[in-house]
Amino acid sequence: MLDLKLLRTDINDVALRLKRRGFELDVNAFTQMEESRRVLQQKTQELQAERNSKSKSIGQAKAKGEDITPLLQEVDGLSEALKTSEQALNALQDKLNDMLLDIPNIPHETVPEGKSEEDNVEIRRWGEPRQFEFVAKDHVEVGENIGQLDFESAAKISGSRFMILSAELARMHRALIQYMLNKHTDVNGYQEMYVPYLVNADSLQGTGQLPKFEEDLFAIREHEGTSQQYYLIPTAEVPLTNIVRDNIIPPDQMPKRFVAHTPCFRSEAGSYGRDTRGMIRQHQFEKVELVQIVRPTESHQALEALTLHAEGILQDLNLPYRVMSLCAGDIGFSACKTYDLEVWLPGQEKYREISSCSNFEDFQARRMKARWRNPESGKPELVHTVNGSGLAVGRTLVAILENYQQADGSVKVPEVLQPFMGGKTSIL
RNA sequence: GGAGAGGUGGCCGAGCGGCUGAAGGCGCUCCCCUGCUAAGGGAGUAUGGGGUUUAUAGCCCCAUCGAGGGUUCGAAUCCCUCCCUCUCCGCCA
Repeated sequence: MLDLKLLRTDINDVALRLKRRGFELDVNAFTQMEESRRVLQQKTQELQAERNSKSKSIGQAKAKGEDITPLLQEVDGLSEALKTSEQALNALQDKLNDMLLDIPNIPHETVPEGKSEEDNVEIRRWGEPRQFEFVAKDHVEVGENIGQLDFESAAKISGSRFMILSAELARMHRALIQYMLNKHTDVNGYQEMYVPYLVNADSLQGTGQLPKFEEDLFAIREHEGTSQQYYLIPTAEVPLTNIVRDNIIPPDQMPKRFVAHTPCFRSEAGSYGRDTRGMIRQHQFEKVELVQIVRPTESHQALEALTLHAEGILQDLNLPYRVMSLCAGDIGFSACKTYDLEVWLPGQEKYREISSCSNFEDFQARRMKARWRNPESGKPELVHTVNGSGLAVGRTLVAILENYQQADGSVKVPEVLQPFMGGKTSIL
């Protein structure tokens, strides 16, 4: 959510900066609503003040034993007018709030100009794609050839966009999770967290998935006799970031760095034709997520650091990748700036997204009322939130299958994973 | 699943229809006193919003006692719904 004050004072500039990401802010609608809100609020508060003072004098008169009938007559009708005014104000405020919740974050000035994926800018590249002495297969073929990747059974059990891993491949999947968690906790200074996979609507609104992107989520059916609606998390960002919702964090507890491994569930409603083959785009996948809650002055530095933490995993696995700075038209709704990490996939001869690292500045914090006490002012101020995948586990497994495949159909086990796989160096 | 007790400021805790945005205590900040430490005395200490102001400070006003409705001239206090916590019984990985 954007700062209401900023919208009030500088709406044209905000509109201009939002235009960079292709969002048309309805300046007139906003200005008009905001103006009538102001007028209505003043009127309502006047009525409230009148009611309060009249009620007080009724109380005082009553205490002295005086006749209160004339006072009651004075107050007659006031409560009716107040109710009408309050209802109108609430309705308008809700409308204004709905509009505010649908406005995306303002792209940072360092975010490149552009409309789509095509305009993203490569920042750096690491590793040389391997030269194959045979035609590289894609991960589906590699996995199915060793008999440890099964989409057919998964489709029978659940449907499309699910998979079953078995034997060494299932173990390697688990090894990746262990390796990532260990590295981020032991080396990079994150605190490991275990978090809920079902969350409420408030949490999703806090991080920005709701109200706008409900169709991307899996919702649990409502149970009788309760008003509680649960959603399956689309990313651990939701529970991890919402840990600090409605909190005022003491300065000595800043920054907070969280890491968690969770499954993620996405309906993939808008991507029917895309990546239907393989495990690139699944309804259910595992991810190790990094989240930092930082002082406002430190968030951009934190984004750089966090991106390097995610890159470190790719380097440890010796997987070639590049870092892309997403252009204004391609960054996510809540993000102010985003780096995508794209890993080289020999089967597709393409770089594909394996991690997305973003700085949200105070956009999520404002929705969540997540604040810290700034010792300089003594006042609670909004924190900044930063997060990124470190990494998407399924896609990492894809990258390993394709980059580590051998001519005989076997797959080498990356060195750093071998201790987690009983010393095994190759799977067949 | 059954029975009960609760949710109040940074924390503990009183209040159960008007003078309570909230007693008292702890913590914290500042000041005084004391050779240092300890102890003591005094003052202050929620958040959001509207108005005033060039702006801050200040001042005035409004809202907030788990959330949302209702009763009432007036609700932390009464009623309803929901959420959460705790205790006992049952069931269970």
